[in-house]
Amino acid sequence: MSKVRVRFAPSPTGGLHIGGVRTVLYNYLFARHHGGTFVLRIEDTDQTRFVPGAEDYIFKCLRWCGLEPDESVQKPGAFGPYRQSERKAMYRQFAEQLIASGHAYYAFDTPEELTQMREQFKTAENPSPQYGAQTRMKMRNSLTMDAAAVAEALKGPHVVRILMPEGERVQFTDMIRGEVSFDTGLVDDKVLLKADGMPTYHLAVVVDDHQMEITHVFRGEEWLPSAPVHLLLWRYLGWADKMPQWAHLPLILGPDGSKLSKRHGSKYGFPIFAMNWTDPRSGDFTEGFAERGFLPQAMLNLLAMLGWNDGTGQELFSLDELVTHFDISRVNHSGAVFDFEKAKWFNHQHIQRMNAAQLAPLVKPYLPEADEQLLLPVIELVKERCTLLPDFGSQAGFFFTAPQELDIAGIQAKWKEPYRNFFETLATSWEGISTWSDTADIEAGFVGLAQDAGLKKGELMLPLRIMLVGGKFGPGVFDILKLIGPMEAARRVRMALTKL
RNA sequence: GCGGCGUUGGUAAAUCGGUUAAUACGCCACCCUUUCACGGUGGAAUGACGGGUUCGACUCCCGUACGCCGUACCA
Repeated sequence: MSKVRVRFAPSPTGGLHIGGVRTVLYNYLFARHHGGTFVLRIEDTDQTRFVPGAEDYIFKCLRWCGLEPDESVQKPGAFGPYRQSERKAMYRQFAEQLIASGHAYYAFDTPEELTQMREQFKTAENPSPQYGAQTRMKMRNSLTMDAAAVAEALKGPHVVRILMPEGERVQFTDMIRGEVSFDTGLVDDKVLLKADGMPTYHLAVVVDDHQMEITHVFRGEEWLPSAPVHLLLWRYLGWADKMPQWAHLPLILGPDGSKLSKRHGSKYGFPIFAMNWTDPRSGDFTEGFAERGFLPQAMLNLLAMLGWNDGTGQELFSLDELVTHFDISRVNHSGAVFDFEKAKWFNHQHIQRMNAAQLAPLVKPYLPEADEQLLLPVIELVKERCTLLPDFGSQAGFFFTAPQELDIAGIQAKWKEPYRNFFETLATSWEGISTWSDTADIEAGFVGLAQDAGLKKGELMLPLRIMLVGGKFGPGVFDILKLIGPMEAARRVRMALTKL
């Protein structure tokens, strides 16, 4: 039985980026497809990065999407406690164990000394020297100091670093990329335990995954370079046989080809987060897909297709369909550029797949004046021209309130004086009717009056449309008439006439 | 700089050695619609470059170029 774990930190500002949503989605799909357990864990290692409210926000987003985990940091199961701060002592114990076995060491360098080292060894060819094979013997650590000095220094602030072996090749099979290997001597000695006693991601992730008995890990490709550190840790801690399988997902890119970020959202005008988020510290606001008018199933569908396909050419999937079709081996290797136009197309398609009753509650916020009786038929009539939920406001608002402004110029462009008489007669005829039963009858009556006046139906359609809806848009005129009824239609025609 | 990962039309992409290299979004044209959309039909547009291997390469191998990610006591 597989146990899939997704683990991530809120973004530095606290929002939930769609790249994060996709990572959760692929975890979810894999777990559900194989009947496994889906575990969600949110990082709380770095206080400076942990934004108030961010955790609740993430769960709110996942609830909206329908990607609820079986286990999470908020619902500790038999494997708790889950908060890292409550487990500090345990992480230290594993760090000490690594030191005892010669796979890690204490380091006492101050931040100043570290920057000084980087300055000192920096060359034109090597702008950022690592704390590793080349430099560690020149630094202040338990490798270079004698036992007494180390014992003394241990009373002060210190960190634990992994000792990367030289001349060794670490290799593993990534579920997406196949064989991947690294020369360990070229990887730096990552800090495992920080001066405040908290573990870094590198230590925490393997200790936690081991204790939670995780079998599969899906994460972004940006983690690939630190995979050798994790591999070695699993080995050094003696858990090599329990190590999970890894899958490094391709990145989601912005239109310029770099990793999709908030910056792209504001630059190109599309949402980047799942739902609206305001950074409580800076007050920075970032728009979400939800509030922009996306259906959660459409967002999930489009994210799923950004890096994966089932090979058949099918693009439209429900979440359940994704679960049954998902195949990790068909995930692409290269990053995918997010295309907002295509994203909107997905949403349009998913709106068309819903019926009026399903759409009604989602659409109501955009139609505050909506009449309950009329709402469903109106939604049915206009949905095909709506791509985002707010479009229902602009496409259907006129059914419930007369247009505030009329495109008078549009009427006057081809206006002829006899029209006035015709429209007055038309309004009068409608005022004598209580209700319309059939669009064909409405049309027949309209054509009849036009003939009486010696006018052609065609030349009268556009003016009538504008009188009813305010502009050159909307469904068929007679469909509109049937829904708003003769009294209201007559009222709008007369109102328009006064403005001409 | 070093390391890793990538590279099929503008974008997402199929192809698992043999095809006129699918399809979708976007774009253009026409049709439908006396509105705007939807829809329909058609069109322009693609294998980074150079070597191999092979009867045959977009598919396999090597190199080059380019791009991205990483190179923090952030994740």
